[in-house]
Amino acid sequence: MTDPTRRIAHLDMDAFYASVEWLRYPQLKGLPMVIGGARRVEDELIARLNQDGPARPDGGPWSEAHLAEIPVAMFPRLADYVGRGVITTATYPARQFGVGSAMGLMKAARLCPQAILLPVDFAEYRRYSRAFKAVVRDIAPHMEDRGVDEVYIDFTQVPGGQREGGRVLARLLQKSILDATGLSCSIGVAPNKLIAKMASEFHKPGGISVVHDSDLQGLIWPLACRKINGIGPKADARLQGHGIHTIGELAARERVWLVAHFGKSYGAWLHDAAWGRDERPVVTESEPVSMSRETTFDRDLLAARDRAELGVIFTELCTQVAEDLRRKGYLGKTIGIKLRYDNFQIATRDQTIAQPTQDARRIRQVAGQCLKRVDLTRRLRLLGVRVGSLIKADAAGAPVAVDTHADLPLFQHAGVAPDGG
DNA sequence: TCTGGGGTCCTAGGACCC
DNA sequence: TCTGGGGTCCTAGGACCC
Repeated sequence: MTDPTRRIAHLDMDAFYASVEWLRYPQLKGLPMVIGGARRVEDELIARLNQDGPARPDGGPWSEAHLAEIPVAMFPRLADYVGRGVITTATYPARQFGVGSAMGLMKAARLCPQAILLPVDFAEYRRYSRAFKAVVRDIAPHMEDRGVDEVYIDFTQVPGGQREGGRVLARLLQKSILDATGLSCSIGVAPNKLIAKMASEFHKPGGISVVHDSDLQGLIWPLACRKINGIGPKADARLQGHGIHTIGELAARERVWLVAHFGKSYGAWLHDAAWGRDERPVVTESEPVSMSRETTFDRDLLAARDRAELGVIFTELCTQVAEDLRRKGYLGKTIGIKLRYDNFQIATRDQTIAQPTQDARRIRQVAGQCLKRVDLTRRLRLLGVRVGSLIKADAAGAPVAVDTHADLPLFQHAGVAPDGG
């Protein structure tokens, strides 16, 4: 029997990356803009302004303090971009030209060359992410982190969480986040995570949607199956192949039929999801399962021809993963590699070792063994290194200094991590 | 020059043990 | 000689999500 008072919220920041950029560069609001690629632009902009840009009104030099005054004409355009990057996000005026998330920047440049191109500034987005989550936790501590710009919150036991089905608390959260960060969000409140996630999209931006079990038929069933968190492009295509386009059409199928066509586990889940059933709790804490680093090369590489270059990249990836493990305080014993060939086919190999490690040289050694088990005669597009089967360093009895200031540069030490040896 | 990076979870087969 | 389970760990691939 499910708790009839259960109230779960999904909070989704509105156009998060673009909105954070608009806090720095309000002059870009309303313009076609794309965020992607990797270069910082502030320094370049300031240098160019001081060299041959317009003078500042007070006659002083341009600096970080004057970002909001930089003329729009000075910003880099999509047309100037060269490389393999993809669009992380595009503003609505840019989308009208047909550009959108995950599109290659080169292709986007053909569609909308005049769009302003800003690099992805994860450090800045993480700062705002921490800020809005701190506000949420302060008001409603039962919060589940779902990435940089969204969270689930269990309203059930929060004082006031039941008022107007959760709408009152949702309004308080929106106002508090806006006051603290200047950013807006949308919130869906429902009997469970599955419905709350869909509901948060109903009235974007700045919306609050309160959904009850009785709204299933009217509000949920008309939606496309793809709106369900967990039905991706592949499953959707298969459902469409069976003439199932909406959640209502999915709900109309017999459970046994879904199990027969989609497997015992996924088929049963599809049936539950279509009927709005979801008992998953809001999980406030979780341990990481793996850590990885990967990179797409500027051009395809061949092991035989580009050995030295690949070796440098490989070592760098191992060093970065080791550094991530050390900084966050974990050891791992399953070490693996990932390749993407020029045809986008992916190959992975991994190996489990007896003694968990966080040592870059040990990781490189084991990952190097893995590399010998894949086809290296083909053109390579991407190389990745992964460490899984993690345990906490303190649980492993290893002396460890956890540095929570993830964004600061850290000193490299020459010592060997205790990996048994 | 189409197609990034960092994750989680599931499946399925094989090894190995009882 | 042939025939069984169950359980766990390891490995490779794939779907999906942010």
